[in-house]
Amino acid sequence: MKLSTRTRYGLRAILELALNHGRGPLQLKIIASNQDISLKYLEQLMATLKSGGLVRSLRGSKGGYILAKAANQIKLSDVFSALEGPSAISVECLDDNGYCLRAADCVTRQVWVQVQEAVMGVLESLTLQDLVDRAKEKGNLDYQI
Amino acid sequence: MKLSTRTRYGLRAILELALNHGRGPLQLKIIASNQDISLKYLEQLMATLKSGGLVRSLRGSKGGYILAKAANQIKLSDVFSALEGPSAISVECLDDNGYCLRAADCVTRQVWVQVQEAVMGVLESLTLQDLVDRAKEKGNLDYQI
DNA sequence: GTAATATACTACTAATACGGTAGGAATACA
DNA sequence: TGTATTCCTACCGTATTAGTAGTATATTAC
Repeated sequence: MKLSTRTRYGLRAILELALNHGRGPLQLKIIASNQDISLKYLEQLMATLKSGGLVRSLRGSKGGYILAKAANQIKLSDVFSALEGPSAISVECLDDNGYCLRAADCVTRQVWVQVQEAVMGVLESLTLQDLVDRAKEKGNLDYQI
Repeated sequence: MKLSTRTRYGLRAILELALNHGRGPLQLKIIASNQDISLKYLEQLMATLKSGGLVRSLRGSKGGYILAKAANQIKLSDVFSALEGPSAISVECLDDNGYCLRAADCVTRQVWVQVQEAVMGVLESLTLQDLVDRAKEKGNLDYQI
């Protein structure tokens, strides 16, 4: 069960936007450089976050990306779902009722339900603002400098 | 973040052994047939569980597999680790200290730590015996019939 | 209106992991 | 000796991941 770099990079990128909040759009090349991610790859990740309604873009010179909502309105589960897909652990019988006839009685399925809920519980309990606060506590105020 | 069929099949297989406890060795062909898993693939999964010390094998005619310990001594985290690897979500900076210099201050890393702990928390709280009990409650006493 | 800058879109690609299949060797029982 | 079973190792096709590449389009600055 591997967490994709997609999701790890994506979270770091959107966190940069949150840290930059109020200073206008942030360009991907800045994020790419700070986070040491390929610009072209980052473009794709941000496109995903944009279509998920989490960020907004401004094209052209002096353009860039900003958060689409306040940082405390963006749960990590939203970021995760946009990047990783709706299901935290991707087990077919969890998402597709009717995939397995024995689902109702299946005790192993029940385990995966518990695992999935545990993961989502953590991610739903945290917002980008929580991460901003934690970063500030650590004096990690501004990646851009 | 996808849970592999390896782990899902493996858990179902070892649960069969737990349900069969006290009746002598259970052959893989029985499990393969009950669970609709390729025998050859199952052989590999069981080899993994065996090298993890969770099951024991008896070769030759009338051979098969049995649990290496009592069902209440086998935590699901043991099964999971044997099949899926030691790290629940496989994030390099979690396992390899020194992988990233900023690890100590990294707030996104901290998120993945929380997620990992949540997953392991669930799996460590359950043993095979718990699943046996649940299966019995559901009247799912014996897959072999 | 032109140049520079930035995102948008689409296609391609290399590497890896997943989910098996296959064949035969070794062991145990009858 | 024959049959049943695990054991071991190699192979293989497919899908996914993690990018790279090129061009189009929009916006600002001058």
